[in-house]
Amino acid sequence: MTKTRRRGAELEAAIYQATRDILKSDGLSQLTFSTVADVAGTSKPVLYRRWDSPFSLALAAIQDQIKRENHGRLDEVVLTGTSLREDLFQTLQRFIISMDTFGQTFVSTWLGDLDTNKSNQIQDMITDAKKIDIHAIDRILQRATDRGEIKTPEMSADMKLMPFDWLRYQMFMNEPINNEKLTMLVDDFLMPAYLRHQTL
Amino acid sequence: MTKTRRRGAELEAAIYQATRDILKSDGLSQLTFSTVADVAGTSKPVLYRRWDSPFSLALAAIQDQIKRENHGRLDEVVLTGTSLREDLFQTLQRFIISMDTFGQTFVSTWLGDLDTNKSNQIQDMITDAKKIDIHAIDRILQRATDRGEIKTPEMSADMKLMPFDWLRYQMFMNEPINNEKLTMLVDDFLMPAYLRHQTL
DNA sequence: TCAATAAGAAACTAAAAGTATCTTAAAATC
DNA sequence: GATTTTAAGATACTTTTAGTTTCTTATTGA
Repeated sequence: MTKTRRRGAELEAAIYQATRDILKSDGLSQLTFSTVADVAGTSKPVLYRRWDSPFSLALAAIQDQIKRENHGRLDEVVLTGTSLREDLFQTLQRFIISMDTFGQTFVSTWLGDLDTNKSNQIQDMITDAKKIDIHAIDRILQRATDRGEIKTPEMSADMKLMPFDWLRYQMFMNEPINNEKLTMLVDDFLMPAYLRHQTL
Repeated sequence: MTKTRRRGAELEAAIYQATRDILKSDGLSQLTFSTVADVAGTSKPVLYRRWDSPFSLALAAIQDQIKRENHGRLDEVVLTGTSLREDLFQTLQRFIISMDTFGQTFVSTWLGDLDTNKSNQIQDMITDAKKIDIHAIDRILQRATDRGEIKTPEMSADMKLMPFDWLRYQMFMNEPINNEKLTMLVDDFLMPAYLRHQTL
């Protein structure tokens, strides 16, 4: 170890990066304070002083990356489509890009201990993500309403969330999402469902 | 420990049950040979002799339960519907029941280390499950074709798999699947998509 | 410059994972 | 039934890992 010590934000960034590297290469089950300390070039007590478990550290590292690389919120994208279909395409393509940023590792970290419901923090993260997703679709539906494509933007949350749920599942399972697949999602499922919903 | 020793299948069943109990109550991260041995009333060397890791044991215990409680394969259910819609309902309701059998714990075990792709066994399990799902929809589509509801049972695998993907995602996220939700899936997404596909 | 803070090293403890040895119950064979 | 084989189980032991403590000292702020 060099005589130069890092402190504060610089140290924290190195720790978070080391954490994410280990998550990506070895998975959550191999994430220990010992390995993080080695990779980050710090010492175990430093980690124990700041986080109460490797899992807490993993979540914090993920949230750090969300903040850093989020390309802005999904529901704040400037929509440029001239139709419901185009808006859907734009938004979902953007969603796919933001998912790629994190990769599958982080989501399995996310789900890793969801079964035991021991983490309110995870629940909060999921709830927040759903709100953003719903809001992104709300904007699209409002534009489609304004254009006269549909009668009203009113729709159940489940219907709004379906594309994101399905796309996240593809990512969980390491299923590549190409343009053909996205086209199927939009043209075969979303457009008929969203347009049909308005005729009832 | 009593003087009576279990051997073979009886011992294995006790070990698998102990494993599943621990997975359910404590999650995969707390599954150790030590705790399994305690709960199953056996000794650690017995476990080390048969499985090379707690993870391998977890998978085997899950597969054991699949065999025991599968209520038969999804694609072998006797379909009694008189329409595409009814067949879809019957099959998906049955799918939901079979998912309930395992609960969310087992799925997070399933996904736990998927990111590292270190387990061909998991990949095989997923591939098998997809084949069964596709075949279940194939039967439904064939019946609908025979009834004249649609022109042909030809359809992409992604379209056939969509309901199962979405339902599995709901389960991953501990989202309850009530009848209203299933109705939305069938009536708003599946029926329009499957029927529309035939008009092209 | 001095004081406060926290990073880092290293030793230590506790717990858990894994291994080795031996006994003996249960099953198979003669 | 007696004997042999197999594998379950007990127990001790070794290794590894997780977590804690103590101390030094680099860095920052006053």
